[in-house]
Parts: sequence; C-alpha cells; structure tokens
Amino acid sequence: MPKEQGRYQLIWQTVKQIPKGRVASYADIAALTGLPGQQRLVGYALHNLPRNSDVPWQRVINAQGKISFPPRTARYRKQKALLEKEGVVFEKGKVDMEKFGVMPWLERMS
DNA sequence: AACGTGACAAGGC
DNA sequence: AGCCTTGCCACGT
Repeated sequence: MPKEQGRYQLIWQTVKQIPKGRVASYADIAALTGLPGQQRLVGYALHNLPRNSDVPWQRVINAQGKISFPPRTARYRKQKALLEKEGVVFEKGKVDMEKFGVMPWLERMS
C-alpha cells in the first residue's frame, strides 16, 4: 500500500475521528495530527478533499466557533445545515466550543 | 527553483 | 467590534 502521499492524508484521518455532533478547530486537528501550529495546512487539506470522500469536513470550524466561509454563501449554508442536522447548535452564528468542541470532550473522557 | 497562496490563529491598535 | 501584521508550510505554477 502506498505510504504517505502527503500530510493531508494524515489530516483527513484525524478529521474522520471527530464524533458526530461535535466540532474541532483547524488548530485542534493540526495538534491531534501531530502537526501543532500548522492550522493553515489543515485548511489546505480540506480544500483539496476529493468529492466523494467520507471525511466529515463540516465538523471543522475556526477557533472562534464560526464557519470559515463567508456567511450568505452556499457553502456556508451547507455546512451549517449539516452540523445542525447532527445536533450542533448555533447561537448568533457561533458554536459554543466548550459544549461542542472535541478538546473539552476529550478531557471529560479522561 | 522561486513565488504566491490558503476553509487559520493570535496579538496589536 | 473590525482591520492589519506576522508566523506557519505544503503545493501547484
């Protein structure tokens, strides 16, 4: 099997592990992938996702709890709808990272 | 092989 | 609250 075809493969794997109904920031994914501080790389990897992948890209939002697309665009609405369908709640266009973020969730597990 | 770019983030005004 | 700057680095030209 082909080993690594780029770091984005590793990033995609991490994103796949985000449970349904939770979200992670780009920086969270970078850190969990072992690439701390490389949040821009995460954005790049998701931008280059193949069309029919099973990667839950919608669960990655920015550190402010907001979707990183301009509001009012089709992509923005798509992502928001997918998340709401999973039970993620938006208040004033933002998600409460303490409630829905993976990092606090991981801590509560331990 | 240099250069611009990006679905980011944090800090300064 | 916004806008600007800087750090970050793999990829396609």
